[in-house]
Amino acid sequence: MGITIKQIAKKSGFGVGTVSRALSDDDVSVKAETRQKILAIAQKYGYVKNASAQALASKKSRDIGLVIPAYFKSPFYSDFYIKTIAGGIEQLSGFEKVKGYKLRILFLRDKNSFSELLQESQALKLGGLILTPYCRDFFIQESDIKKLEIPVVVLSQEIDGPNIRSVVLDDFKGGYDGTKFLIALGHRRIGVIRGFYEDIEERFGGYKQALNDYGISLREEYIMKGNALQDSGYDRTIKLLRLKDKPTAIFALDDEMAYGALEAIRTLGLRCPDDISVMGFDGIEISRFTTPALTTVVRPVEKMGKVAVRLLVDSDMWKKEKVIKVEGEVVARKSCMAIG
Amino acid sequence: MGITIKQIAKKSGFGVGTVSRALSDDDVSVKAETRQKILAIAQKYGYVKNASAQALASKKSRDIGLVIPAYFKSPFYSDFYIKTIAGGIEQLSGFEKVKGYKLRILFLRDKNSFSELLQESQALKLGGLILTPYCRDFFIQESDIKKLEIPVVVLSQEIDGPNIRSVVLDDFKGGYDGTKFLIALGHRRIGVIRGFYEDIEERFGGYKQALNDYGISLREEYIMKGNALQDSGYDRTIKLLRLKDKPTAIFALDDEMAYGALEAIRTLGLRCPDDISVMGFDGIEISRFTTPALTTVVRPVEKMGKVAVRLLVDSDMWKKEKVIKVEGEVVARKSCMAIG
DNA sequence: TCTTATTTTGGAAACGTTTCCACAACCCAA
DNA sequence: TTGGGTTGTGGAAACGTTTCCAAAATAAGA
Repeated sequence: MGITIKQIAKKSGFGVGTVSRALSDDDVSVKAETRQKILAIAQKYGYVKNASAQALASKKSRDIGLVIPAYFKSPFYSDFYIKTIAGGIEQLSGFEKVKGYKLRILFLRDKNSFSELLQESQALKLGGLILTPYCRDFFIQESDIKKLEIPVVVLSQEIDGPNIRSVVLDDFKGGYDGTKFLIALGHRRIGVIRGFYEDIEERFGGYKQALNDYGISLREEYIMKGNALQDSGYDRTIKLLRLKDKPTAIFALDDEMAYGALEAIRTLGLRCPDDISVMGFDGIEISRFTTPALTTVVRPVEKMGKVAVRLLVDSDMWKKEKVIKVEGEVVARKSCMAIG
Repeated sequence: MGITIKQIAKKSGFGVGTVSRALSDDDVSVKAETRQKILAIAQKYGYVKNASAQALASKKSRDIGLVIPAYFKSPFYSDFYIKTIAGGIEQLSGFEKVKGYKLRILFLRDKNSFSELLQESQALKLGGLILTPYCRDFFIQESDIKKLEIPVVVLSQEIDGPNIRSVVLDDFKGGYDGTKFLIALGHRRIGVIRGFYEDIEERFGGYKQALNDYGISLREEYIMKGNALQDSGYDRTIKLLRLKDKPTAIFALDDEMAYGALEAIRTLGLRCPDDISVMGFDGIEISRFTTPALTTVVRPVEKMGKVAVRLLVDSDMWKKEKVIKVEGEVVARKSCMAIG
C-alpha cells in the first residue's frame, strides 16, 4: 500500500539517491527547491519511511532501548519507571531533530540478562541505550556498562567512559533544600535518617551544610543510619522519638523510609505533623496518598527521561558534557508544619 | 562483528535458503540432521538474527505495539500499565513460540494520535497491536480500531472484528464475589456505588445476583450512582451514611471511589472497618497504602498482558476464541471486618 | 530395475533504504 | 573563454534476510 522511494523518484523525475537525501533532513547537499518538490510528492502520497529498510541499509536502527530492571513492578517504583518512559517518549515526539526515533523497552530479568541485552542490542542495531536507576549492581556491573559499544545514558549514577553519559539529580542541593525548608518552618531539632547508597551521602552533605549555614549545630544523636527500606525508617524513628530532647522534625533521605517514620509516629500515639514533622526524599507518587500526605524533595524523573533521550538523539548535546545534573524540588504537602 | 546467514552457509556447505529455513524453527522442510549441523555452527559463532533484514524481507516485523494513553502517568493507573507491560514481556520471554518477538511502547497523546498510530504501525510493519484500557473513547473510536489491518488485541473491552480479539475481566463474577465476601462477613445492609462505564453494569449485576442468592432483598436507597472518580465516592458515601438505617458495608465499584468512601468515613468521624466496611474494585497498587489498606477485587492485569501477547504470537490460540475472560480475585486487607 | 512421488536443497530475486563514486551543471575569477 | 572549484544529482552496490521455483536426492511402489 505505501509508496516507496523509488516510486517517488520516478514521479518526481529525480534519482533515488536524491530522493533519499531530500527525505533525510540532516542532509544539506540537496537544493532547497528540489527538496521542496520531493517533499510535496511524499506528502501527497502519504509516504512513510520503512524503518526496517532504513536500519538495514544504515546498519543502525533508530530505536533507543530503555532498560528496566525486573522489580519495576514494585508499587514504590512503578510510577518512577513509567515517568521515565513518559519523559522519553515526550522528548521523542517533541524535539524536531529526533524524527523517526522510537523507544523500546528492554527488560532485565536477572544477573544473566546482561548477555541477552547485548544480543538484543546487536540484533536490533540499537541507536542507544538508557539505563534506569537500580539496573546496576543488581543486574549489571559497572564494568559491563563500559563494555557496551553503543551510546549509553545512565540515570542517577555517574559512570565514566567514552560513549557513556550520565543524568543525575543534584542530591546535595536536594538535601540542602529539604533541610532549609524545615528550618524555615522554625525547626531547629531536625533528625535525619540516612540510607546506604552513595547518593545518600550527598543528600546528607546537603543536610549538614544547611544546618551549618543557619547556625544550627550538628547533633550526633539525631543522625540515624537506615537501609533505605520502610522498616528501617520505622525503627530509627522510634529511636529518635525516645530521645529525651527529641527532634521536632525528621528528614528521611528516601520516601520509603519516610513511610516507616509516619507509621512509627502513629504507633507511638503521636500525630504528624502536629507533634512532629516528616520530610521525605524522592517524590514517589504514592507519597500523596499517605496520611498525612508526605512533604518531600521530588526528583524530576520525567525530566531525566527527557534529557536522556535528548542526549542520544542530539549529537551537539552529546558532545557538550558527560554529566548532566538536574535539580529536585521540595513539594509541600501535609507532613510538615511550622512551629514556635 | 556478527556472523551472517551467508557465512554460515559457506561454513556448513549448505545454501543460504537451507540455512534460513533451518534457523526459523517453524519451518519443517529441513532434514533434522541438517538443522542440527547448522544450528551448531550458528551457536558456535554466536549468530544473532538481524531483525531489520528479517522484517524487510518478510514485510513484517516481530514487534508488538503496546498502546498506552497519554494520562498513563496518573498515580492511580501507572502501575496498571506497568503491569500490563510486565506481563507482556514475561510472556515474550517465557513462551517458546515467541522467539524473537519484542514489545514496543506506543503512546497515544491526543485525539489526533490515531493517524500517527496508523503511520507508525505501517513504518514499523508491526506484527500486532495491543490496546490497553481507556485508549478508546478518549483517543480512538471503536470504528477506528476496526479499520486497522493488523491483528489487534483489545484489553478490557469487547470489540468484534475479523482481526480483533478481546481480553476482559469477568466483571459480573467480580461483583458477585465481592458482594459474597461481604455477606460471608455477616453484612446484610450493603451499599453500592456504581460508576458509569459499561463494565460497571456487569459488576452491579453481580452484586444484585449475590444479594438475591443469599436471600437479601435489594434496597433502592443503598444504590448510588457515582462517576468513577474519587469525589463521587466521597459524596455518595456521605449520603449513604446519613440514611437512618445506614449500611454496614459499602461496595465501591472501583478503587478510586473507594478512596473517596474512606475519606468520607473519616470526615464523619467514623472508623473503617470498625463502624463500616469498605470494599473496592480494581486492585490498584496504592490501595495497599491507604489507611486502612483497602480490601478489593483485584483485576489480574499482569495476566491480561500475558494473554494479550500470547494471542498475537500463538496462531492456534488466536484461532480459538474471540473473547477471553479472566477472573478477578478478592484480596482481603484491612477495610472489611465481620459483624454480628 | 524403472517410474513416480516425496522430501530436501540451492540459489536468484526481492524487500526499501543508504551511501559511495562519478559525473553534470553551475559559478566565479583570471 | 578557459580553468578550477563548488554544488547537485544519478545510479549501482550493499545491507541480511525470506521466499519462490527449479532441481537434486531419496523413498516408495510396481
